Amino acid sequence: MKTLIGSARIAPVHPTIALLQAHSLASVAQGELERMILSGELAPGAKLTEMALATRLGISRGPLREAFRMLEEAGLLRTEKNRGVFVRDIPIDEAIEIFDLRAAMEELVGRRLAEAITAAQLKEMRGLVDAMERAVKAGPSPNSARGYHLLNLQFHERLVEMAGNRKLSAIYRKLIKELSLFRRLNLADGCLLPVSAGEHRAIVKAIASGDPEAAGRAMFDHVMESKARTVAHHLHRPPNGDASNGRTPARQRSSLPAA
Amino acid sequence: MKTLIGSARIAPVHPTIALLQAHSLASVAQGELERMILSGELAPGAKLTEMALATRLGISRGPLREAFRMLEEAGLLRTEKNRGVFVRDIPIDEAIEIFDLRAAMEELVGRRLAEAITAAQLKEMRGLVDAMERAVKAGPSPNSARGYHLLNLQFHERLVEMAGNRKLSAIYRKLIKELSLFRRLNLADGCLLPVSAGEHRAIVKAIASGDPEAAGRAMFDHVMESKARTVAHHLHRPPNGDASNGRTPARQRSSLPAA
DNA sequence: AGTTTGTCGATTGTTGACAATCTGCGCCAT
DNA sequence: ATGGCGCAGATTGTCAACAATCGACAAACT
Repeated sequence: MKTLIGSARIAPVHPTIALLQAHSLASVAQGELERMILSGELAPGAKLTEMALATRLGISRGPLREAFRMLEEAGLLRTEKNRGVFVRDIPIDEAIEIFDLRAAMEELVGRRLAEAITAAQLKEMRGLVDAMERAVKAGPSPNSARGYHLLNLQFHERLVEMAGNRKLSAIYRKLIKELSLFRRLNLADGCLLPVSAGEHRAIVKAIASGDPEAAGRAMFDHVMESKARTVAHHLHRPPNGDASNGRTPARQRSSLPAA
Repeated sequence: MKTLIGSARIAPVHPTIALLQAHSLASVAQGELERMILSGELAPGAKLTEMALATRLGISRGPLREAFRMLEEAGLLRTEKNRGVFVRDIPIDEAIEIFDLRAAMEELVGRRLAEAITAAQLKEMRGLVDAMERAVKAGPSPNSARGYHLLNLQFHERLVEMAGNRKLSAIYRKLIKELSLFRRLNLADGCLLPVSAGEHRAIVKAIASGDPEAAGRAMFDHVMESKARTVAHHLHRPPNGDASNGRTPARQRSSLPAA
């Protein structure tokens, strides 16, 4: 075998080795924290105490702080100097902005897919739509609603990935994660699920028709309708029943990176 | 003056105080590193040695590592475990993806502005277009090319900001920063500047006309044309004359966050 | 001669300790 | 009673030292 000096690293043979050589404590802490946040184990507004979390994760504060900085840049955490880091709480107006952005991005996705989608991909998407319709027909139970929600996420994520723009996919996932911190999103009104499902079928149809503009518009409109439903659902219930964690942190600043 | 106990933090009185209470060492290191990277002082591919940089910035390795993690998440740095962090080098295909994304985002901007732009804002944008045309007429000198480049950045950034979507603005800025790490971008072909300038005027005209679709299409097309010009310019010159810094790091991995 | 292995210097990953700051509570003066 | 003051306790910000890993060179072996 030739000498490897200066050449790229080869794929490691043993999986355990691979894990060790790829993950630092900071990166696993990042992953674990992200999981805890997205699963709701750490609710929006909750304060993350360095020492407590570090002990719980079995690491020291250094790597944990590095993980904090990553998640902060990812928009999942918010840091107040000398006060601590908190799970971010997405306000309604920021959620709206994210929906608008998503709409533009998914419009691009629709255009691209109408031009380039394959038969196998179409089949996959039809399968997802069918599964969603089955979940809808299963009747308005909290269980099928959750199932629909997961299928919905997967439907959109797969479409975005199929567009073949990795940057777009990365930012899309980032936005979805942030959006999951918008509390009133998770349990959508059951009675509106059929509408959403119908829009999904229309999207697939438009993509299959090969008309870029129609497909783009179908996805754009769907996201905007989804936004409208979410906003309506938000306005319906009174403002909020405060966060989970004990003390209330200082009012959240606008927190979008400035320049 | 009223007491501040327990109340939200008021805007600090003394500017120096404000800086200290808002910035941690990690955040200033982040800002300074970002400045150095975007100014080209730290070229793409360059290796950043923790100890050397920490000494140079007058801080210790801890905060510097936190800054590294932020810039890594922001897409400006790339970390190889146990090997070091490097200024990222955007490959051509990623640059193309960013252009496509920008196109979709700026299309949204165009639509919004056509509906909501004010007279004052229109005046501001016409001023920028005028300045760019003056720079073009000043003839093809490296100096006016740089001036045009800066005005161009400002033109797009202002438009994006005027759309009033802070999330969109934040991501747009992030994309522009990453794009600036695509080496062959900075000095555009002088002979094509008039074309670009013309497109800018068309954009302002379309926005002023109040037609959302026309304005959106004008901005979309402009970004795509800009992409085409950049790609052409990239293919023109032979592949590359290697990075600035000494030793060549291992081949850059695709480096887009996976799932 | 070419390959492998042992060793060394350099750099990164991690930890624990120290200093600075904030929060909460009790106390005292008005 | 009310409101300012100051003192702990706790928590964060920072640093310096320790441990682990990597890259390269040199010696030994086939």
